[in-house]
Amino acid sequence: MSQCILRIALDTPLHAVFDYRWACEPGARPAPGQLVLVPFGRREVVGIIVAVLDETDVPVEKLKDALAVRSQLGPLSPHWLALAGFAAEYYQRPLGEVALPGVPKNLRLSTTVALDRAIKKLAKLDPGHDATPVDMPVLNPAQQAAADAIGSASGFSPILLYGVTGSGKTEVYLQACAQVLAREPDGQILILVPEINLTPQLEGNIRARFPGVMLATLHSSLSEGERMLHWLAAHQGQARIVLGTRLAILASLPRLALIIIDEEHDPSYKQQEGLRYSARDLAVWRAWQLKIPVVLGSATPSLESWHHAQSGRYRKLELRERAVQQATLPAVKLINLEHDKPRDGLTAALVEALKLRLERGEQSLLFLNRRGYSPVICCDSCGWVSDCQRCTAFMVLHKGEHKLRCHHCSLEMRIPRHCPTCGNVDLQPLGRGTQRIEEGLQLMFPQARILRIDADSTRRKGSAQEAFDTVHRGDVDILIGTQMVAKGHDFKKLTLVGILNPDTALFSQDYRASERLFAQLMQVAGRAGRTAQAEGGSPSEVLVQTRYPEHPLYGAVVKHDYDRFASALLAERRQAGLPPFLYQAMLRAEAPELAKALAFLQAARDCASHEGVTLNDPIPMSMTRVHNVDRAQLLVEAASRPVLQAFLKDWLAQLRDMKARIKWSLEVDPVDI
DNA sequence: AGCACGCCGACT
DNA sequence: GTCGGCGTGCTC
Repeated sequence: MSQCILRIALDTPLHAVFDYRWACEPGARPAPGQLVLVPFGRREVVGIIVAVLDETDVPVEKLKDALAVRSQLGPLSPHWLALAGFAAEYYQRPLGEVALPGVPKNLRLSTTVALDRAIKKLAKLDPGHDATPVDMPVLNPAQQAAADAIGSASGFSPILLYGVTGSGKTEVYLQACAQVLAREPDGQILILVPEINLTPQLEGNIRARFPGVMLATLHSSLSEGERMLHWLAAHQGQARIVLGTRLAILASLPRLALIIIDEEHDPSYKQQEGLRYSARDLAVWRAWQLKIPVVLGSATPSLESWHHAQSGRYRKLELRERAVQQATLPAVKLINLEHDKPRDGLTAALVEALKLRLERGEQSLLFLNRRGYSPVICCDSCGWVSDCQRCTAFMVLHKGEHKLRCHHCSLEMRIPRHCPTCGNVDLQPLGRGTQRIEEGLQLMFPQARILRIDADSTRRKGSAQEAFDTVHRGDVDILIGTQMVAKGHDFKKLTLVGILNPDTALFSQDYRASERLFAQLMQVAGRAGRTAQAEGGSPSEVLVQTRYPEHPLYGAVVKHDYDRFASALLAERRQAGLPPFLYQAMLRAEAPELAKALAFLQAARDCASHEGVTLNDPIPMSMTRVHNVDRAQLLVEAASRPVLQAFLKDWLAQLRDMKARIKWSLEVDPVDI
């Protein structure tokens, strides 16, 4: 028996791959991409073979034998390995840390019973190769043109599907899918959505449309058994359609023919901890690598995608009309808070509009992106405010639970009876959250059925779905909610949207805040008027309460004019030298003492040799302290992506060698600055 | 990241 | 006398 060397990626923060001996005949070597069980330190772990070699530089006394190759499972494809390799390099993380977490836990056990059982179960399932769609609705001309363009695209074709809310993008996806499934008998389609729980309809729509096709979902709330089965169905090519959240971009899809990213601008495509990847960017790379089309759908595209569409790198397809006949975009009106002084957070104009909806039996939605009763309480006589002991933040008043709670570290305390510093008993809630608005509404409209939907009201599993069902049944007159209510839902009887206090985002330090605000406003505004205006029904309206009605952002919202807004923002970004005209990375450090974090960043800055790269001064993060750790950051910028990449590679190797006893991390293409 | 070894403090 | 705190060292 001869032997070979298996080079294996393991899920460890160490920036290395590991070599193992494996006894096998030369003709029967394992393939790269296969999973393998190996001893690692004092435990056994599953890794991925990245290369099979004849020899290694690792000293013999260190080499161990691999324990078992998972040969019942076909290898991950070279394309998949290249994708993981690209992501690892681009985001400056070890390969194993990119490649392995996406593999179901059951596949990474030392035992193989779960795998064998899943393979057996899947073999019995009818793969269903009848891709004939049923009940295809007739598309309007713009939708049909878009569906045909996507369905007939070949080679690497990035397509921006720019369609107003309610323009029927989903139907375009489905009909494009039908074309691709028909044309490529084994082809697979990957559909990414921001949060699977917010689009329960989509899964149902796909299943109803393609009853003869296997659909697999991939998202974080699957059970381990389901995850195993679905991952395997994708890996073995049986699942022709895979619907998932950002983590699905790393699924094994050997016959991938089309990628669709719905709501491509959505921030949840960016992973915000661990490997901070952008599923949207990886999707485009994956499509480029496989020479297949990728569709980026949005009513408010990210500026990056918009820029690519303007420059011709992406093809732009437009849907300017709402799909449902006579469903028109809602009229957006700005209410000047200086002239119409609000009572209980609501202006007279908004109260009138609510009254009208109540009289007509129509639904209203109030949007306020701030949960709790009030964001802070304060003492009138000495100026004490409810600071969190552990964070640079206020403790939020949650009146129903008689608690103050920090939304960043979850610290809770009972509401103090009197001021902790001066003893004054008159502590005032300052500002309004959803609970306080709800309370005011109940007093104002005692007969109305009012429902609040936010992270607090939907803590219990399944309660969010229940709440939305209540709205869909029509058992709610006024809905009040945070961004949870802004996405995806089609509320048939909704004719009024009130937006309560969007102004804070206008003057944020983060230059992306206005882009996000615009997207959010368009999205929540799009909840209204999605169905044909019923006879005698009110025209759909969106009322925005603002202190700055002259602000150009609101002007663009009123006109539903994303084009102009985006072009103006892009011009500003170009002038200011900001992304997408510049590439960034953020080095962050955290320590019990701010000075330690800053000192580390300064040392990192000093040891950098930078040509074509700008290293800014280390600064404390805007929310400096969270849960008793201070955080600071250092922004790195470059005009060229390859230059930045090359710099980061060297720099991070140096930083790792410093062996600083401090927690630090790097984010490439940071979103929160 | 795990996981073990190792060397000091307060409990049955 | 031991249980257990977390510093530090290693993983082919």
